[in-house]
Formats: sequence, structure tokens, C-alpha cells
Amino acid sequence: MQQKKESSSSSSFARDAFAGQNTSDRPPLVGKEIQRLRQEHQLTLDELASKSGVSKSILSQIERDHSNPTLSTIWRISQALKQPLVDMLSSGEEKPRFEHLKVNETPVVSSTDGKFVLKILGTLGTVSTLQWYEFKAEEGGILESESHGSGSLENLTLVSGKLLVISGTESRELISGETLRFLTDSPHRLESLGPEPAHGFMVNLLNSNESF
Amino acid sequence: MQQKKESSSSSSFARDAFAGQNTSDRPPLVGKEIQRLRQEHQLTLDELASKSGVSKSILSQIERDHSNPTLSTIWRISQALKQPLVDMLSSGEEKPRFEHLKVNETPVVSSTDGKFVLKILGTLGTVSTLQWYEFKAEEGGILESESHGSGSLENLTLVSGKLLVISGTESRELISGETLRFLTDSPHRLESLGPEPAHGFMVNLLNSNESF
DNA sequence: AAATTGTGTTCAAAATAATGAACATGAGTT
DNA sequence: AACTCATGTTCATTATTTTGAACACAATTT
Repeated sequence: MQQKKESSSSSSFARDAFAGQNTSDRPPLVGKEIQRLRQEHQLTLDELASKSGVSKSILSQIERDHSNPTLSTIWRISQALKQPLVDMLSSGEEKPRFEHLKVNETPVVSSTDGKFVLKILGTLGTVSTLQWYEFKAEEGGILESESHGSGSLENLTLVSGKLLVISGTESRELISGETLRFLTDSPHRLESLGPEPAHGFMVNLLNSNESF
Repeated sequence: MQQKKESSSSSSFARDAFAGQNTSDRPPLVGKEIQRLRQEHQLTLDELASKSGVSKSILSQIERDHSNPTLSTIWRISQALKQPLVDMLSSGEEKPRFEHLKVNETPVVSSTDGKFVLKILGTLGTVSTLQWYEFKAEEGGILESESHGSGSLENLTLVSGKLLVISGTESRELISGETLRFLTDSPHRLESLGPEPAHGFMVNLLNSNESF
């Protein structure tokens, strides 16, 4: 049909499609990383081939970035190397070692009356199955939330103050130092009972594959 | 040589290669996630096609998991959707399935001199890919940790006090109200600089399947 | 209602990733 | 040196992805 000998001059993937080092405007070059992992595991191409079910010829080419592997191929390799697929790909796109959020750079959400303040400390991914917060609420401050989806869990730790938690039909009162976990598959509500302001942490685990 | 009409009975990717829901013995199914993101961005297939440079026909098939996309294809899509490639893949993959945490004996760990105290507020799963803590450390209190494995991330929020963080060769100083995220794939160390005690919150994301 | 427009799906062809066998190379052996 | 043996690379073929055009179907417009 056509000619794509590796040796021939036609279309060698790395050179044509995206040559050079990953400056994050090209797909990550996974070759080096795969090779490194394979050697770390003391495997030959033949061994990795039989472990992963990927032919050694394509392994050879992938390691040299002469091929543009398929998702399933990368996945089978990552399995054989016991490496989270994601790590293998992110090796090229280096994350900064530190991310330092100064005080005023931390996103803050507050209730309409301003009595309940949530500082968003972090999330995991954009699909955000995990989020954590610091909250401060003066007496009477209320936080109302919709359901976070079935299987979702909220974890509250109160550092100081007093907090009333209502989820579905149940409610609990939290005092300083206590921790409460509860399902948030229905609307729920936090209320600072005062008199001193409620202060604490919250970790939310959201259910990943849920429709909303 | 080939017969792969999508309509024909021959080899539709999802059905043949890896049908069904991802129980983590199959490559991640990215279709749903891509579709979700596209719709979130209010894009049509045509629009995403021109933005990403990927033909709309293959986009359609990928969204329905009828095709096994190439690394470069996934990458171009992730770029167009301004989504870290890695997040797109991990959506189906290693989302920890949430156990309902039963008991919380709120174990407390402290340094040998007792100056650095960690309250374990929660963990996720037996493989514990997620843990969170409250910590209090008087001046001079030190917490030393080994590597948590590659890809592991520590998230510190300081409520009060002053904290010195050293990871690998780098270090940062945190003051009250600040948040710091850093990789913990090497030994690291926290030190309360005082004079007032350091008080804060810590969320650790561990790398699930790692050899150590 | 017919025509138009917008959106997703299928079709036929072309490009290329994946495979298994053959080949090249180098390190030890005899 | 000639002969294995181990390891990685290239070859010829097959299997699939990818593409652009054509198609189907709704929703709007005329």
C-alpha cells in the first residue's frame, strides 16, 4: 500500500511529527522513560514483550520514539512495569517541585452574609474527586450544599467552636477537637453555633463516575 | 487486509479489545471524560476538531470508545481542552473507590521529643493513597519523613506559626495562612520555627502502586 | 411543509501502528 | 578465529487508526 520502512526516509514519527525535547507543545516523549523503567526492572525487550503482550519490535521503536503508541499499548506496558500509566506520561511534563500559595492567593468562598468562609486549600485534578478546605464561621454562619453525588463523603474536623451538621434527616453537634464523617449524597448544611467562631478543616471525597 | 467499518460486525474496539467498565485490568476508557469536557467547554465535534486538529469522525468514535486513540491524538485533544493529559486518563483509572471509613481511632503520632504532634484525621482505603492530618508543633519541633514514593504529593496549610519545609535540596518557609504543595518522592523534613507553635493541616496523596 | 442549518454518525480510502520473522551486533566460549 | 548466545533493530505483512466526504437526523427558518 505504501512504504514505511523504518530505515527509509519517509515518515519517522519522532522526526516528522514532533521532534526534539518536550517543551510542552508536543506530546510527551515516553520512550526514554519506558526504557529507563524497563532497565530498572532488569528486563530485556523480549521479556517485557512477553510480560506486556506488546511485540518487542514495537517496544524497540517506542523506546526510540519512532512510533506513536496507542493508548492500549501504553497501558499494557505500564501494567507490565507496574507503573501508573499516568506517571509514565507525566515524566516529561515536569511539575514544579513546590507550589507556594501566599495568603491572598488562596481562593476563598463565602456565604452570602459573609459569616461562613471557606478557604479552598486544594483539589485533586479537575475532575475533582477530592477537595479540602479550611473553614471559619462566626456564630450563625451557615453553609448549605447540594448533594455531591452518591457515595460522596465529607470529613469535618473542628478545631474550635461548635458546629451543627445536618445531612438528610439526621443531625449531629460537633465540639472542638472532634471529627465527623458523613455521606453527602443529599443536601446538607453546616451551622456555627457559637458563641466563639467555628474553625476547622474539611475533606471531601466525591464519587468519581456520577452523573450531575 | 482490512475491514473495519464501524457498522460491520468485525472488530469494534470497545467490544472486542476491552469492553465493559474499567475494573483496572483494562486500559482506561477516556470517551466519557472527553465528551464531558467537550460539552463543558460548549464545543461541538466540529469545533473541537478544528481546535485540536483531530478529525471529528475519530473524535466521535473516541468519545464512544469505539477507537483506541494514539498518544498524539489524546494529547492534541487534551491541549484543545486545556486539560492536563494526565488528568484525562486518570479519570477512569485509579480513582480510589471510596470505602466508608469505619473506625477512626484518631491515632496520634509524635516525634521522639514530643514537640511535633500529628493527629491522623483520616485515611482512604487499605492501600491508603490519601491521608490527612492536623499537626501542632512547638518551636523546634521536627518531623522527618522518608520518601512516600514517586508522584506523591504533600499539601501543607499553616494556620499559625512559622514552618520550614525541606524537600530534597530545596526549602521554603511558610507563614501563617499560606499553603505549600510539594513532591515527596524524596526524604523531607518539617520544622517549626516558632516562637509561637505551628498549627496546620496536611493532606498527603500517595502514589498507589509503587515498588518499595 | 420544504428548505436550511447544526450536529453527530458512518463510509471508503489513506496513513500508520503492531506483529513475527529475519537480521545485525557484540560478548563470551570453545 | 569460528561458534554460540543474548539483545536490540529492521523487514514484510497485517490490523487499526485517522481522515474527509457523505449521510442521517433534529431543530429552525422561510
